[in-house]
Amino acid sequence: MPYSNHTAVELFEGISETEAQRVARLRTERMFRKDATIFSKGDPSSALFIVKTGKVRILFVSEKGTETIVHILKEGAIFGELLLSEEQRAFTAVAGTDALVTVLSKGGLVELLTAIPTISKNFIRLLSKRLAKVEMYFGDFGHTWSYNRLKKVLLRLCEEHGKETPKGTMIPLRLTHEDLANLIGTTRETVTTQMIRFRRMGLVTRQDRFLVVNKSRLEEFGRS
Amino acid sequence: MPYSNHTAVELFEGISETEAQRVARLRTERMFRKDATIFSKGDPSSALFIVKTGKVRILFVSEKGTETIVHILKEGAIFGELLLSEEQRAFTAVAGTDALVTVLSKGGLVELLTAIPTISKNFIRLLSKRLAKVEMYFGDFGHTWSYNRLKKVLLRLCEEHGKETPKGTMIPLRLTHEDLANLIGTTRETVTTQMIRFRRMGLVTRQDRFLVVNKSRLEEFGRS
DNA sequence: CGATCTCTGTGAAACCTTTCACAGTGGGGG
DNA sequence: CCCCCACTGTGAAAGGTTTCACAGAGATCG
Repeated sequence: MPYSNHTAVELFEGISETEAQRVARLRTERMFRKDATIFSKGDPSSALFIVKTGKVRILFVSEKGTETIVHILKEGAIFGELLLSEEQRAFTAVAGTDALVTVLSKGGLVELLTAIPTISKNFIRLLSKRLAKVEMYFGDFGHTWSYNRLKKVLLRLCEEHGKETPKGTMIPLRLTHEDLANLIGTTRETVTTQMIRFRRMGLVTRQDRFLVVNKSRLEEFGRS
Repeated sequence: MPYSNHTAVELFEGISETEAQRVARLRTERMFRKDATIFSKGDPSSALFIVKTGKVRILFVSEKGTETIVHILKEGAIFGELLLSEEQRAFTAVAGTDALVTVLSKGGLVELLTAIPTISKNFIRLLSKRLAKVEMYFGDFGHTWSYNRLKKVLLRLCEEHGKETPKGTMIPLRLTHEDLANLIGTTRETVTTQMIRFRRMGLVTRQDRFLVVNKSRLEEFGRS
């Protein structure tokens, strides 16, 4: 069975049918239950993963145990992609929901990169994009109050996961205030306070258990 | 003239003499005076650069004009490497000292990547490493007071640029307090205050115009 | 060698965040 | 269905940061 269009991520864009079959032979699939650990900091880096369904969180755990959520990934996203440069995982990956994941062993990846130049090129583009994105977040992130960081994270989550609805952009993730705090590096209480403020100002609302963001008004917030 | 060992960066590791000659034909060199702009946010991404001598700063300028220093690069470092994924520069690169820079056009890079698999592989490893590093900084950076971020940046600068001396690790960069503030996302005054504290505690001293860090004591700082 | 410009040092007031403590709330599991 | 637990909401005190304002120290350049 060739690599179906549905999960065809950037990495395998533009390859031939034959090549796709080769890819298909090398990959396997694994299911993870919500909150299951996919890999932990310190594990040997032995495979690359692609999210097929569900959400996956990439965490960084500091020496003192504070957690920072570095990414929340959805279908199509690649992770554990640093295996060519690292011996051991520097991050932890956790299933944020039940998640189906495609696994490609290190050996398999190397084989594909060597045999199929298109994949090699795609991989470079993918890493470049990712790097640009992370550096941009990084650069855009200091210098401000928590509510500014909160604003930025919410807008970023809209970009990455948002679904447009009549009432605004819904973020289909079950995010607790603590999660948000771990995304922006502050405490749960601060997030609570600021979210209440955002809510009172009509920048965000709730729909079921999800956040709905009024993007344009949120973007406007803080421009004095 | 083959690519000399001295500037042989990761990207060209392990290539043959013939290949090196091909590389040499494609690259050129440019000199930039201190504070000269190498490229600006919004410029078309048309080339990749390698620092040959001197220091180069990669900046991110926010909408409101606040600057964040994302990297300070030294000899051997590659920058502007995102040209395969971006149309326009997302960052600004400025010569931090007089700097000699090797330039490789986008076309040249693509040619090399296609023709020389070793370079392609090296490029992937390089991007991976960079990505890992940035994500780690990012993950390790929130969640704390400015003095903790200052501590981390100083240690990181020691890693990247430090020269061991009898008195400690010297950071051979002319860093103003404002530079440090732009590295950790705070104000100049806060950096002044904290640096004075660090100095009083014997964690850092001055040597000529440079900082000298007592790494072990600085690392110990804040572990209560 | 001054004049000037940049960088560092300081302080006060306003503001924000953390920390600790505890009260409500709501959903999920037994 | 009810209890429990996780999550949200709130407040006070302590501490950190920003902002503004200004003084002094140091470098640089005619």
